[in-house]
Amino acid sequence: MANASDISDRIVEAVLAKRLLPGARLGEEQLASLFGCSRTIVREALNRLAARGLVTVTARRGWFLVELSQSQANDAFQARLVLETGLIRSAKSISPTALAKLRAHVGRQQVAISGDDVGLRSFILGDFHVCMAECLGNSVLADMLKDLTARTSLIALHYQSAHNATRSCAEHVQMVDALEAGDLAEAERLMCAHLSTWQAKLPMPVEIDPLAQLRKALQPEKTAMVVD
Amino acid sequence: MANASDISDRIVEAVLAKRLLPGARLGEEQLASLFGCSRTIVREALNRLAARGLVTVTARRGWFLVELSQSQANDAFQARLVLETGLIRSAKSISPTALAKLRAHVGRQQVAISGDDVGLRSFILGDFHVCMAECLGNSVLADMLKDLTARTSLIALHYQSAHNATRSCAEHVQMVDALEAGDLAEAERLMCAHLSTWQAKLPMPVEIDPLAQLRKALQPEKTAMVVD
DNA sequence: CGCACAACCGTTGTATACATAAAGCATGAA
DNA sequence: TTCATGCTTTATGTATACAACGGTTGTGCG
Repeated sequence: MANASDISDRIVEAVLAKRLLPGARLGEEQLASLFGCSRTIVREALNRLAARGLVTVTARRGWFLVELSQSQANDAFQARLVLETGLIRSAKSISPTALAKLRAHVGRQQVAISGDDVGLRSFILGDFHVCMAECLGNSVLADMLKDLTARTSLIALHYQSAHNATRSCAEHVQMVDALEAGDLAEAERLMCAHLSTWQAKLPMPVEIDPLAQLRKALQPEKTAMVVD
Repeated sequence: MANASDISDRIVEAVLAKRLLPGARLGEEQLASLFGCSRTIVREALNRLAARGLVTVTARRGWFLVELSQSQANDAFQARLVLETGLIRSAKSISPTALAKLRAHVGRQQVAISGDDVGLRSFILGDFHVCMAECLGNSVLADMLKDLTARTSLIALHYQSAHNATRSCAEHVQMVDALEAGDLAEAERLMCAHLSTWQAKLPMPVEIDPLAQLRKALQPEKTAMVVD
């Protein structure tokens, strides 16, 4: 029997590990039976997640993981950029303890990349940013970033290859190096480049036309007309 | 009969207008009878506010508006600094419509300062920052800032004089001027100075004495002793 | 007079029953 | 065949009953 925090934590974990995708349905009754508690507890968890911008409820239809529009996805990445670079900029110093923690985290990332658990890999790579925020000492910004990483992980990026993971981790190492050298400006620059890489992968053209996707799919096939 | 959003909105409003102070008790039953609904709805509202960091619940004791420690207060102000300067920095341009909205808002601030409603004054001055965030176009950062302004307004600053309000508003005007001139760097600098002013007022003597409030309230009334 | 203990009271914690509305399905007529 | 209409199903929305725990207050003993 679980409490609301357990449930919401598990859902967030699943999101970060890409075991739950945007738009996934979260039925109250299903969760209740899954966690062995009543709908009351489930609703408490879902309400809290809703306040954090991770799920939405449509009346008498159900609870669903949010599906961010392109502009919302852009805003979310931009927000991460602002938060994480600001976090570094406003950091005064970084303790040896925190550095050790970051080094250990990077080690775990490398282990995860070697392994074949794609979910774990996604989770760990994302968690590095939260870990860094916590190490930089502002718990308020760290909490906000925690929600934001979950939200950005709800943006369906098309490819999450091992190559990208390796590159991400290498960039994480560079950041920790810069922090250790006390070069906060360099760390900030690296973070900016790191996040911009991801943001650049977002589908850029803003589709105003709601029929665009359908229209594109149903347009006459020129080749077919020629061939046939 | 109200729904959960109404209740939480009203609570946030009251916080922003300083009608509810840090540590204020929010009894489920009281709110339920006040809003003419059952505890279920009230709990939904309170749970959402808890996820946003505005209230806390201690088991079987009650719900209370958060009381931020000094370091938490510092973190919250630092977070605002990061968010609001980042918001300006990442803004590409500002539309004439948005500028008009900001100008109108400044006008309302001046009206509120002239009036004698201290709550309205606090509310409006704080709301300017949210309005600005919305005008700068990133809804994610704007939402985060909305919560953050509520949290920072839960920090009991000792003086909120008309003089400070006038100065704040003047600084708001300067910021809008800079935005209109397209000088985002200047706007960012002004915002940084503006927020730093408030933050500088923070490190007030930490009250270790838990009886301080009661002691102050119950101290003998000198005038009464003289008159009687 | 002081302290320990016990009963009470008030508050939140949780489950459950029932209300309600939307979506899907079947049925019927045009 | 197609569309409209009403029923059924299934989900969430809301209220309420009761449980459980902590603080407070009252009481009796040392």
